[in-house]
Amino acid sequence: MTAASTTTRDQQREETRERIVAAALEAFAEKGFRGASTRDIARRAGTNQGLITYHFRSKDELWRAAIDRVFATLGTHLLDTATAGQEDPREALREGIRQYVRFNAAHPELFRLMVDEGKSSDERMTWLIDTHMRPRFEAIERRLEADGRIDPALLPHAFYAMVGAGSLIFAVAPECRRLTGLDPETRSAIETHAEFVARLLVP
Amino acid sequence: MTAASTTTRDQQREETRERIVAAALEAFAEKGFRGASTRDIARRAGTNQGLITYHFRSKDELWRAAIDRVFATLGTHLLDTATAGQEDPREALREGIRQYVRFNAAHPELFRLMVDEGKSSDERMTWLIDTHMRPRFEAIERRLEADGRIDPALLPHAFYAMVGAGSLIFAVAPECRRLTGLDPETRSAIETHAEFVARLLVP
DNA sequence: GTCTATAATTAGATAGAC
DNA sequence: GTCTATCTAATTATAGAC
Repeated sequence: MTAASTTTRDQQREETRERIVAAALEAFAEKGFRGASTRDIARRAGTNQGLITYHFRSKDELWRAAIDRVFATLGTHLLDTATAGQEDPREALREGIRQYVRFNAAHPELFRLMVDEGKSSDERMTWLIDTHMRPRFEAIERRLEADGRIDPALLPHAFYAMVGAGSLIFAVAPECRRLTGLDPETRSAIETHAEFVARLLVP
Repeated sequence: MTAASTTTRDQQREETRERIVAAALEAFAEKGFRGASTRDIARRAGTNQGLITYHFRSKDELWRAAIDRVFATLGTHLLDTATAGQEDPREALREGIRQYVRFNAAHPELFRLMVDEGKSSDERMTWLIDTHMRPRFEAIERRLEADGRIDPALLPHAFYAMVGAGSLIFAVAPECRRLTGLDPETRSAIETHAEFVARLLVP
């Protein structure tokens, strides 16, 4: 086996894994962990069910790969849009919130998965928190405590208020369209919501 | 068959249906529509699976009965706590929000079911909106438009911000406990959150 | 690395005993 | 009205051909 063919095979491996993970993210967010079937995921990825257990040992491990992926996307999104050198700390905070809202508009999966898992204390939930959520929560905690502008006891309330206010409308976009007539996925609706939530939390 | 025995049978019928609906609400909120099994629901209700299809034709119809139940509970809760004769309209609005938050603390199922259904445009979602959500949304709409204190174009944003901010922390209570150390189900946490969200939306 | 075939469970819905 | 037994279909995970 030549080096070239090895590379090609590795590339194909990664491409296939990537397709499956993307399809899994979509399916898990849409139907929940139990509701999504590996057959449906395979179909969405344009492959077969057997290949999923080849690349990922189990449905559980595939779910973890999907979560890893969405948090990696969140990380790069927030890094790319970080406002360095913003003078007004309140405006810097607002812009951080706006960017978080924009991310939720582009990736409603994150919130859906969070709600799907956060309600029961199983092993997936503890893994999700310990691996991905705690580091982010503590970063926010440190930032706000350094500012000294919020009572630390209120931080959990502010955190879940921000996440809920900034994500729900996109997570239930089909419902929002039918209920209110507003399509939250349009550019103007996203910007309006980002500004609304940013001003809500940092008046 | 005597009138007395008929009454007893009807009572038992209603009791059984009620037990099943309560168990279904619990299971659907915990695991989602697809994730919850009728066998599990029967077990929670202390009965068997066959009885579910006897009282409710299908899993779908059982789900509708569960939704009817939680919205009925919301209705009586908001009626019972309605603040008649509050002079300051802003304070009346705040108190309405506080009561909504308190309801979510006591019944996190409503939000979980909303998120579970709102993401896909299937028949259950349209039924949920048309039957239960639109009347409530329009009532809020009329109330706020009469006040004339909010731009009607912002109403959907304010609505979903309020629902998200006021519900999420209770809907993912196990997660909140592990992530932040705060137990959102304690009386003091509920009151803190109610006040936080009320002041957020009506400063 | 990819696919088909299949084993072992579990699902919702039905039939029939009591 | 309640329960057990069962049918059909779908699920995850595995085995083995290519």
